[in-house]
Amino acid sequence: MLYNPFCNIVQEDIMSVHLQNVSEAGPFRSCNHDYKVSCETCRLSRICLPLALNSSDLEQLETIIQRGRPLQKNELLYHEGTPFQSIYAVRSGALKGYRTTSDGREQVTGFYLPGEILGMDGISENAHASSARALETAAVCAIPFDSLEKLSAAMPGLQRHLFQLMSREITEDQLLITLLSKNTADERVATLLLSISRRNARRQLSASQFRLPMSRVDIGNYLGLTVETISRVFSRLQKGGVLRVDNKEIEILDQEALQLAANIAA
Amino acid sequence: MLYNPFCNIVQEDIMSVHLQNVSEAGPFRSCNHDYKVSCETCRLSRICLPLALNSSDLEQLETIIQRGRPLQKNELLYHEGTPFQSIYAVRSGALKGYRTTSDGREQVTGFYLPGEILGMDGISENAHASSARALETAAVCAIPFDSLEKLSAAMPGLQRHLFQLMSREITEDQLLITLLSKNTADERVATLLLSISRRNARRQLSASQFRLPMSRVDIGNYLGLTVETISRVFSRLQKGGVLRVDNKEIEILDQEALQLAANIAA
DNA sequence: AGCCTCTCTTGATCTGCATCATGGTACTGG
DNA sequence: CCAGTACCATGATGCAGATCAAGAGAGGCT
Repeated sequence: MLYNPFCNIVQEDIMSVHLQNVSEAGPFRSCNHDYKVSCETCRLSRICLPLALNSSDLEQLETIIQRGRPLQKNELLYHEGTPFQSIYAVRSGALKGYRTTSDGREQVTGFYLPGEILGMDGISENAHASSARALETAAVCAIPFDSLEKLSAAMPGLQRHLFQLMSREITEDQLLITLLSKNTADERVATLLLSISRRNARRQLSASQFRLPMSRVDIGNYLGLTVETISRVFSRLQKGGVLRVDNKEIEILDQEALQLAANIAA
Repeated sequence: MLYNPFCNIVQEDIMSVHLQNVSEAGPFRSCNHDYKVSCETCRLSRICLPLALNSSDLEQLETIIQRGRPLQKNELLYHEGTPFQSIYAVRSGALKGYRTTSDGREQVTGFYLPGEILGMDGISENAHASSARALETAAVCAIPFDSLEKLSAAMPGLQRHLFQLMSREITEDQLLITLLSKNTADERVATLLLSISRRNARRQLSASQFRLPMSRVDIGNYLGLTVETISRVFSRLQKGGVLRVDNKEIEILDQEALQLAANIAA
């Protein structure tokens, strides 16, 4: 049964829509149910969209943000072709972004952790160019883009911040391009681990001990490698005393060696 | 001798600045010399920044755009770390964007043809994250970003267009990521040729016959392959009757076969 | 013209990662 | 609690493209 995660009451009218149309059956129809979180009390506000806003501006932003029930593991947030309406901020959990190639394979283009923004690829064509799927139970805030646009025309700080967010996405994609084009399997994996470590640290979590939210398949897909190679690299790094790997649980034992293994590519 | 390409008069004060600081010695200091081009008469206006503007808005945009003498082949427009001031529109010629890895190698991240915009990666950190270099003699319009920001707060169409431009850059980078991660050498080369062909067609040039502005080295670098491989792929496609290759001069003999070779990946 | 340098082509060999194959381990649903 | 199904690890083998090597054009400078 389909229902709207932004309201945990089953909505009758959804039952009749075409199942494949995520935009109509999907998670982000506006509804009045409130999940009792606000940007002001959210401990991610320092690194998330509100970052650059004073409290009166924040109040305005608050009025347009939609919050809903968490997405379940493997649940789709949007997919390629979904009419573009909102960008999304991760409140908890993790998601992957990916696009499907013409021959049906999947290319993971990014992982999104709490405090990070996704969905901006949909702006240019008014439809999402990629898909986003929850890697684990994940709470997400939807920010309707037309409202955000109007708001940002009036709030220079917000406008600037949005430009910066998109610009950052571009530079990060370029780093990934470089990684894929120039680095060995070991360097790619090490770079990803360091990236996740850094992003954890940014939200006051341990930089040296964490649980990977994604599978080896997703890691391999993201890094342009096969699962087997990912497994081997993990084993190698573990044997070398750089990591302790227990399934998805990672401990970085030798930060410096890992940095070296990454070849400081990023 | 250093001089400002946006004014073909040598500027005294430039002589004293530090040579490595592109932002001060660089090509885009404002000056009053006019190269007698306007967006209104520019035949690229249909595909360039003015795309979404009415004529009164265009007039306003016109007032902030800086035009200068063409860049020579191999001349640098900006490089990594250059304080971010403007984004740029290509008026003629071609440029490559690239970033330098920690070990000094170069990763080409894109080619920019007439009517295309570059430099948006600088917004997030207020400094360019990549470099841009002319592949041949190239004329470029500089659009100071702070002026553009102010203008776009007042002109919703312009703001939207900027968001769209950046979003397009993101989706294009994601396509390149997919290409690098999933496709064979033949597919990558074929995809690039089709991309250039399409972009030529957009500006009313032949889609089947054109001159590549970039070297084999740059192509290989961009596609994550070696020069030798690029050469071999060109030879192979020529032997197969798909292309006629004469150095940088390309003729697409069998569009359909090329599309097939690209595996419709993009 | 003639020299030099840079770019491109083609061949021979090598190698990092893919692919194939197999077994182990950990969730998940009945 | 057990069966079924992901997910993960590790070994054996193959191959696309890198690397090494050598020459051929093409363009720029005196």
